[in-house]
Amino acid sequence: MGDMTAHGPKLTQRGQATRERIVTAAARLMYERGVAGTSTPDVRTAAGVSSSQIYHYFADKSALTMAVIEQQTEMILRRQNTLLDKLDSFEGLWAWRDCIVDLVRELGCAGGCPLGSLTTELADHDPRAREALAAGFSRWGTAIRDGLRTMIDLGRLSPDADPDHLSLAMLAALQGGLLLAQAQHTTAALEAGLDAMIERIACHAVPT
Amino acid sequence: MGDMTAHGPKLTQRGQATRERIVTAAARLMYERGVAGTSTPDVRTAAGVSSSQIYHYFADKSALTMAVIEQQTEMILRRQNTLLDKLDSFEGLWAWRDCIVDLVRELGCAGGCPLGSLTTELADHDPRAREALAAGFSRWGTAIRDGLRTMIDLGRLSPDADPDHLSLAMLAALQGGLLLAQAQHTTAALEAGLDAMIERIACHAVPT
DNA sequence: ACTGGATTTGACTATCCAGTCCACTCGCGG
DNA sequence: CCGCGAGTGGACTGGATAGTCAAATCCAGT
Repeated sequence: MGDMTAHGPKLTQRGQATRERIVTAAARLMYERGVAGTSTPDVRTAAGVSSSQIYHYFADKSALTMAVIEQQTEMILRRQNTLLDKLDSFEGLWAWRDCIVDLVRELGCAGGCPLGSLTTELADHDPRAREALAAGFSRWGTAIRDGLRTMIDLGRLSPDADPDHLSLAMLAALQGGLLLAQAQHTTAALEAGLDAMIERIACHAVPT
Repeated sequence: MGDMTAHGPKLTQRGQATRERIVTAAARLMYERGVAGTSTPDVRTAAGVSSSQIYHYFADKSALTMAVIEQQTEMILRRQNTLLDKLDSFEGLWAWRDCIVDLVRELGCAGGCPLGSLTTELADHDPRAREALAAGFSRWGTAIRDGLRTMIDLGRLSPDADPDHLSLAMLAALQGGLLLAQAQHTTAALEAGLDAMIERIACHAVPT
């Protein structure tokens, strides 16, 4: 389900490339300035296409925004793929934590989570966008949950631990930490949140 | 420090009232539609004032936004004042948790945190707004931290517990939980995040 | 009552934006 | 090599937006 864009006419290779250039440019701008702060002329210039191109590939700005949501979701999951796969041990959890903290620090604590920004701006008045964002978070949470489940299967974590509950909590700490990093220009809250959550999981650890 | 608005000329009682009406209307609209999504005509209509009134009390939209940030910070801390004061026991922590979850549920999981929304929209490109938001979060975190400190003083919590660390973590879980509630239309993540964090604190509990 | 500053009004400008339209070019299938 | 649909360029529209201005009105202190 949810293949892309429901674009009636065929797309040639060149068309596909242009479409992607538009989405990528829009994603960057919307991430930096927000959706409302990104005008179609801005996107036009950044993508190096002319005005009507955008409306040739997307019904309206809302459709473009949906494409941006999908692209950002894929980007996040692809970027974290390596680490997310290794979330089946405490070393893996800590490595994941360190990687996120380092990344945020490198970016000067700015930007926050692409999905998070889009959520605050769109969730309340664009139901379709909200669903897409929820789906994105759901996939993210599932990746974490699967790691925890594996830890239980491998006997590293007590069966008392609830992977669904804990993965949601972890995602919450991560999102909140990113938000606070943006406001306070420190990774302190992000680190505290992730640390506390991993330590909480460690409460269920099976001593080796 | 940071008294308000640096408004040169004197404000009569009537002027003060009008100014407040503008800020309140702007705060509601910016909460519902975002800052960029709120136009001055919108504010004008909602506050029942004429166009130039806004610019009589505020230098520009950015100054109005700053006033909104301050008002929202006060509002949050005032609204949670009762509960925040009782954060010095586990009963208090759980009551606070339940109250937040109930509130979010009543609001249909919409809206998120007023400070959180403003943060994602403003933090990266408006340094003064970012500082004001950071100060707001700081006051909020301090309230939580003081509760935890009291718990240590009262011997309910082990001195090993780090109130600074834990209060930041709690704030992160709260903010992230609110964000995820907005996206997923469930309080599941909010509950999971707060629960996990309180349970994490409970690890340091001193048995009675 | 009167005066001066605070307050209010509504029209006005210059800019910008989402979305449309039409003429033009490109390149693939036949 | 030709026709046709996909792709592209750029001008254009109708509406909205931030911010200004000069004139009218209110009200507190005298």
